[in-house]
Amino acid sequence: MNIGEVSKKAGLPPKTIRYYEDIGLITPLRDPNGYRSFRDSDMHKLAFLGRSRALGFTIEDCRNLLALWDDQDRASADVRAIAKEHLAQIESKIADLAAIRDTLSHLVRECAGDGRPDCPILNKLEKFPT
Amino acid sequence: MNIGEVSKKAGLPPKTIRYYEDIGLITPLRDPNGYRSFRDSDMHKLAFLGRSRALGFTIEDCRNLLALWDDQDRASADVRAIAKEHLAQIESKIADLAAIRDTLSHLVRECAGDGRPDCPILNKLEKFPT
DNA sequence: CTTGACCTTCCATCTACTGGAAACTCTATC
DNA sequence: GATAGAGTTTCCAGTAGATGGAAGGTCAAG
Repeated sequence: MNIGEVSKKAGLPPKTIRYYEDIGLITPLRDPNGYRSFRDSDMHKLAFLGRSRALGFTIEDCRNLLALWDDQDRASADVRAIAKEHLAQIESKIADLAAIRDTLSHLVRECAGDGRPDCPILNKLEKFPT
Repeated sequence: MNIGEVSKKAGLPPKTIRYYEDIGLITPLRDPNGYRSFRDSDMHKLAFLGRSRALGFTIEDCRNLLALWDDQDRASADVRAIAKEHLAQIESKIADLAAIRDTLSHLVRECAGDGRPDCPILNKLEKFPT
């Protein structure tokens, strides 16, 4: 399989696939003409990576998950630990964003949004402690 | 005021302050020895930037907000538009993250997390459509 | 034989900083 | 006056995770 076909099947841009090879996540074969030749196993890895990335795992997490996936003797505890840690980070990010959202929506509601210069948003940014 | 003092007062690392000068957000004066010399107005801009960044505005948003802040004839509608757009992005990001959180917490709950290799998390990453 | 789609590598760019090296300045102390 | 230490300067490189584009090789169709 050439990169274009894999790209369609895995749902990842060719650029991204080449990048994943660069950083050693996959190692496709090469045809005599220099084209990358992807095995089914490469395809599966890429699909796995796509899903992991879609869940927000970092590349390094993906690398570890991929290694665990390959390892028939893995302990599910190891996988779970990565996911749990990631989940905690997601939750903390959500909390941060929710706080920002609350502040912002309050300010947006307060601002007249007309032609006059008075603006509670700028006032807040100007005066309040961080 | 030297950079160290401003750094403390504005709550931004010196590196960040130099960076903000680099990209033209502030233009402090220079003392004869080459040291940056920050006026009160620079300080206020930096504090403003710190707060805007803390609310997650991009640097370009900050640049625009700063310009509006400086403009006595601004229309609050312009400020509000920036904030509203940003709010929409925050909300969409929260929604994305919440979906991820739901998926992940479900998987983490399902996974035994013991020494055995069976793992619903890996199964999901392996099989399911993105 | 040419056209166009596909593939290759390499280098640059993006966001918003951050780290570190080498060198200069200032202040305090001896 | 020497020196130590803190503060400052510039410059270069690196982070995450790609993405864009240029210059060129390859392949299949007509």
